[in-house]
Amino acid sequence: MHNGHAALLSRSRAIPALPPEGSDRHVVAVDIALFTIQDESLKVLLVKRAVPPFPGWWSLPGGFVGRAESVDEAALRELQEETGITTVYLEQLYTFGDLDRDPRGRVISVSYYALVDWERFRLKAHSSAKGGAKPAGTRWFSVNRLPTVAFDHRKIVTSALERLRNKVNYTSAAFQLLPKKFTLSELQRAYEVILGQPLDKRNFRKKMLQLGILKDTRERQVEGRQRPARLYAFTEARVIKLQEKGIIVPF
Amino acid sequence: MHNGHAALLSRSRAIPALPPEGSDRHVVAVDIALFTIQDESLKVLLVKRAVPPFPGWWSLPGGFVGRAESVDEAALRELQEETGITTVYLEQLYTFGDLDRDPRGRVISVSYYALVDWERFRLKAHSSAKGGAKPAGTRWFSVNRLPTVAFDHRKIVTSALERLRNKVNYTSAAFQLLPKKFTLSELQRAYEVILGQPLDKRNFRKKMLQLGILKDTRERQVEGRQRPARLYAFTEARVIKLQEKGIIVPF
DNA sequence: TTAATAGTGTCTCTTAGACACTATTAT
DNA sequence: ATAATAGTGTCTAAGAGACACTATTAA
Repeated sequence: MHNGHAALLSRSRAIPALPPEGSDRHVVAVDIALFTIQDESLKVLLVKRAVPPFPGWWSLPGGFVGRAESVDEAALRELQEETGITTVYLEQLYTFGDLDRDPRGRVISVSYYALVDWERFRLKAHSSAKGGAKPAGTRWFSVNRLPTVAFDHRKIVTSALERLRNKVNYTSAAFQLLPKKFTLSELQRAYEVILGQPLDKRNFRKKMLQLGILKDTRERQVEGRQRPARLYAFTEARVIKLQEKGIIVPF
Repeated sequence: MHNGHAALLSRSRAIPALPPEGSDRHVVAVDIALFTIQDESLKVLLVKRAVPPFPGWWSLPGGFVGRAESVDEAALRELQEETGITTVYLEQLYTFGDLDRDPRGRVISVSYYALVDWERFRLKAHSSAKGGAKPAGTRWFSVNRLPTVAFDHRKIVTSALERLRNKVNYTSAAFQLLPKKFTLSELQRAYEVILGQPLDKRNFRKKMLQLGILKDTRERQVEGRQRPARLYAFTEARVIKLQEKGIIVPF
């Protein structure tokens, strides 16, 4: 649509060029905080840097935005290259634009956070990760016990966590961290590790079932020598808004 | 702090250069949706484009990010150049990174929204706007009656509005649209034009006063031939969080 | 005195949150 | 039978929202 206008206008008047190479052009990077739930705790994926700056330090997966890709595409590409994962919930977080973020020079970073369920990750991860650019190592870290990380990536993780904690309160984002079928106990544990708080079992189940977004699959999950749990599925394909209560919400 | 590390590391190992000029570097712009309340309606400031692309069309104030300024600084600078305003509430919104946003070529746009009160704007505006780059015209448009705008600026305004509507529900952002001293009726009208809904007077006043964030200035505002209204002031210097109720908020 | 806005309380209903026991299965 | 987790209901208190009249001033 904009291209249509452009074509139209360019016939009558020349379109001025953008700032030329070498003047006000910038290196733009993407950095992604990928979360999952594993061993009853919320984890974020870090990669070990092989080259300076910060060689040997842990950092978020990410890289430079190329010339022929959108910023979102760059984020997906980097995630795919460094983890092999292709289908994730991905959401833009914030753009960090200070001058001294990177010791190499001025780099503007568009940060994202992403959610995967642990099972899906284990299946796909590394099966298609790029050989040549393979990082020295990738590891999940509990968000409560992060190592020292490179650049301002600590700030990005903090900001992603804050967003995630807000988001699970009024959207169905938490479901992105679970497999397609899950028990209510698993769902509750997901909320608990995200929020960092224990929740009341009866109140939790009451609220979740009231929302009408869960489908009883009629299947059971046998996990040990105890009563098997019902498996539920989320009814929506996408992350949806569950409510929007505020101080003043006359909608 | 990162500079400290950089200095340390550069002594032992060379820091690789960023992508060179002319390869994967990008033009980065800022676009700002500046809101105010005027004549009982929520307005956004648009500027008339003097040069292609989209000559004669309305667009959001904005421009390219320079080499020696942070992205936030660029947003403030553009706002100052095009409106003369220096002190506003400014918050980053979203980064639009698609390839075909601009007919001139690939431009990544970091969008912001800003809030000013009409009185402050009338005093400062244009008193210090840059002469040379002065746009053909700037005008306030009611958000309900926007003209056709250039680029994807419609999307930016929509996104800014959505953010503003959410934000006033759980923070004190709406106060940024009012002068230092205001009546409760003015505050209510601000919420009404932002939300696009009438609100109940008694419930509104009850809730606002309960929050404990308003100081009675003991002054009155005489406005016509009716009972003068109390003038209140907001007790906080900054925008604060008023509440954070969600589905599950055990904090 | 009148026009015009400021200012004020109560009641109902919904919802949040505290709280403890029974059910079902594998071993 | 026992260990281990699944699953279930009630009560209370707080808050949201509906609703209408009196107060005060300038003109």
